[in-house]
Order: sequence, then C-alpha cells, then structure tokens
Amino acid sequence: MAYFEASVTGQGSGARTGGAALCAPVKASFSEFGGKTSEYETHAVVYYEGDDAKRLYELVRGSLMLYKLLPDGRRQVVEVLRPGDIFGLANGNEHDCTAETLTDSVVQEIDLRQVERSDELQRTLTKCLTNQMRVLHEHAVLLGRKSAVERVASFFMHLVPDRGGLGCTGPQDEENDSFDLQLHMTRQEIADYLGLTIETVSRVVSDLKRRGVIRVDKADKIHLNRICSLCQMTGMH
Amino acid sequence: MAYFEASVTGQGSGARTGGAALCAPVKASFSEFGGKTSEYETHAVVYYEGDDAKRLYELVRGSLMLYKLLPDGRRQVVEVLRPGDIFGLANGNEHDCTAETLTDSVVQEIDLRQVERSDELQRTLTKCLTNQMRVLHEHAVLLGRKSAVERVASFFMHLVPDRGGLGCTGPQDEENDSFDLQLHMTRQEIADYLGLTIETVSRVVSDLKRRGVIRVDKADKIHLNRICSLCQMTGMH
DNA sequence: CGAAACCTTGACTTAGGTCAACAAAAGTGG
DNA sequence: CCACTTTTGTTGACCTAAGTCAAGGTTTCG
Repeated sequence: MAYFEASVTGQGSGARTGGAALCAPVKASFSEFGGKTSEYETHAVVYYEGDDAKRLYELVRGSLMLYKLLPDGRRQVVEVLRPGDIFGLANGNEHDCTAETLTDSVVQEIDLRQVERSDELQRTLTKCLTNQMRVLHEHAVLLGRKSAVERVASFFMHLVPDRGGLGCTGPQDEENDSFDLQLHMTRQEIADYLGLTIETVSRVVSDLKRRGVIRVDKADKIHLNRICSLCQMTGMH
Repeated sequence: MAYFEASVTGQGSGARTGGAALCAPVKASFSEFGGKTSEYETHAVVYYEGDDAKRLYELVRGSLMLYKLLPDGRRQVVEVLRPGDIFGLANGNEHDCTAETLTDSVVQEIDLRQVERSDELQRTLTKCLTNQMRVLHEHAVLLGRKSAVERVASFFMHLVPDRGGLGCTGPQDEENDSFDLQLHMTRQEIADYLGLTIETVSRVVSDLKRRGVIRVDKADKIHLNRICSLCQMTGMH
C-alpha cells in the first residue's frame, strides 16, 4: 500500500475501510499497454533531473518522491507519489526533477513514443495530470501560506484515507477518531517536502505529542489520537 | 501580449526579438474547435473555487491568475497564466481555484464533454498540462526554499523572454543586458504569488533599485538594468 | 478636488532557521 | 551477540529574515 500502512486501529465502533479507495480519485494502469515492469529498492533513483526523458512511468507499488535541487544543495521535494500516479512526462525535454523511491517499489515503464500514439493513454494522462495539478495547487498554498504546525498537520491528514485530501469526507463517526500512520520518509525528507528544516519538523512533532494529539511509537510510526483536533490545525477549517 | 509588454529597449547592438517565442514551449489553440470566445476586463472572475467545472478555458489574450483562499483570508496565487495556457480542468469535480484576470483578457471556452471526445484536444491537453506541471514544480522550489530576494529576482527573470524560465538560453550578448517589464500585478498579487507580504515585496524592490539592478519607472513598470546581476540573485546560478 | 486604492518606509516582534550537543536506531563486522 | 560506526532524530540556546503594525506618500478615479 502507499506511503502509509492503513492498519486501521478500529477502537470503538466499526473499523474504517482503510486504504481501498484513497483520496486521489483517478489512477492510471498501464498494465494493458505492456511495457516493462521494474523493481527498485528503497532510495533508488529512477532518473535524475536533467536526464533525457524517454519513458513514462507508473508507480505500481510503493512510494516515490520527485525533487529538485538548487546549486547550493537546498532541496525541495515537489511531489510524493503513490500507486497509480504517473511521472516522467517532459514534452521531449529533460526531466525537471529527480525521481527517487521512498520504499521498495514496482514501476511500470512505457516508451514515450508509444504514449504519443495511444488515444486511450492520452485520456488517462489528462485525468492523472489534472489530479496531480490539484495536489500541486494545494501544496503551493501549504508552502506559501501555512505555518509549520499547519504544514505538519496537513501532511499527516493527507495520509489518512478520505481525509485531508481532495475527497475529504469530513469528520467521520465520533467514535473512531484515531489512526495509525506509517511514514515512509525520514524527517529530512518530510522537511524538504514541507519547506521546513529537520529541526522544525522534529519540534512540531514533539509538540503535537506533548499536546496529546499524536503518539509517536517509532520515528516513522505515528498514531493519531484525535484526527479531528489534528484536522483543526491544518489551517483549512 | 502576456503579462509584460516586451517593449525591447534595444540599447546597444541588435534589438531582442521580444516576446514572439516565449518560454513556455507548448501552447494550445482551441480556435479550430469552435467554442465560445469571451472578453473579460481587468479583475474579472471567470469562475470561483468551488464552482462546478463545466468548461475548459484557453487564455487567448491578456493575463490571468489562479488562486486559492484559506478560510481566514490568506491567499495563495498558484499560477499566473499567459496566452496559450489552459485552465478549468477538474475531472468532474469542482474548480479547485478561483480564476481572475489580471488584465483585460480574451478567453476561449469549450464544453468539457466536447473535450472528452476529441483525441486531438486530449493530446494538446497532455502537452499543456505537462508544461504547467513543470512550472508548478519550479514554483514549489521558490515557495519552499528561496529567500525573499531570490523570489523577486526569479519572478522578474521569468518575465524576460528566453530567460529565467524553462527554455532559458543563458546570458545573451553582453551589450544588451537590459529589459523593460510591464508587471500587470499589484504588489499584493505579487506577494500572494511569491508567498511573501506586500511590505517585503516593496522592500526588496526598493533594495534592488538602491543597488542599481533595476529602475522603477512606475510601480508596475520596471526596467532591468543588469539582467545578468538579477539572474545571479535567483538562487539558480 | 477629494476619496479610495495602492505603495513605501520605519520600528518592533516573532516564527522558524542555525549551530551545537547529545540520544537513539540501524547497520557492520568480528 | 556484542562493540562500533553511521545515520537519524531530539532538544536547547541563540539569531535573523521576514512578518506585523503604523504612519505617511502616491496614484488613480469619480
């Protein structure tokens, strides 16, 4: 499963469905178009910023980030992808980002010339890109206008199925207000995604812990005690 | 012309071509698909965030911004569009942004159902979206990792044809290192685009003026004295 | 001409960055 | 399985870039 393990805690009433229909509504599937399937292990680079774009990729399993570097080493993670997301499109130019896995991943590749030919693929692409665009818009708000706490809260909320993201269904049953997240990112990766420093991320997480909103079981295993409180901290309510 | 008037100053040797082939390589053109052409005046809203998406739009003439608001009024301008750019795609959902003109504009509209049918349109769309995505990626770096000066310098550089943006050709002839920009945005709009406050934008502009890098003829009419110096300040060199 | 909108500048505050020390995991090799 | 190094995360003290607040200057427009 993507990015987090939807191991629903299900204390209280009915257990959450956990993961099946996640936030991003449209997902690609290249399987029918053949192409090569590759496996990558954690922190493997699929391509570097500046490489010639020759293939279109679909993330089939695992989790992957796209990032850009400034010459002095500052990094911005611009997208975090989950299964069904596509990447690598470049209109005949070089890749504008580096693509690096966050977990062991399975990636499906298709030659870009083939993509150019298939009407069906074009249609799928439009849908996927439209969605990714929306995510990027929302992330621009986060980067441009949100405080550190709001950024971290938003980040966590996006990892809860049907919450935080585009298809957010609002507060669920009052009983089941908790959730287990498995982050597949280091503090540094989270910081580079949220436009913060590693120290600030760490401090905010400690603070949320102190306030009882979350419980940190391991650095990358976080239990949300009160989803609704967290949601209030995203700046969006 | 988009967003700035490419009134080349052409002091020194040969005049710059000014504007014809701007940075963004792929441009749409819906004219052949019919659809309605509408004119909007400055600061007109084409649609609001939350409206049902029914049409796809192409900006034919003028300049337009897409922005999102947080409930407390904070605003983030997520895209600034120029002629040939498309907007309004939403995969059957509501619009995720408000679309508001920055200048008097001409917009071509096509029903989304028609878009769904046309293979040719889908192909154009993929190209356009891919480009817009790259711009969004770069903007994420700006918002997440750049200082105020770097943001303003990057913003100005993007308004110089063939510089700053994707198809940047690097330093041109040494002789012609100046350029006239016509911003079609208020300080507030620029601030909301760059993730800064109006005061910070104002201060940075004053500072660039003091340092002789730019000359401010009118608040929205800025002459770049030394494009290369400005380019050095973008954080990308 | 007067009002409204927009821009600039200064004085002060603060959120988040930097630097540094240490703690806790996670590999690695004997 | 246990030292030992490396990587990753946490916390504190301090600093600074950019935000806030406030006053005044310019432009624009009715």
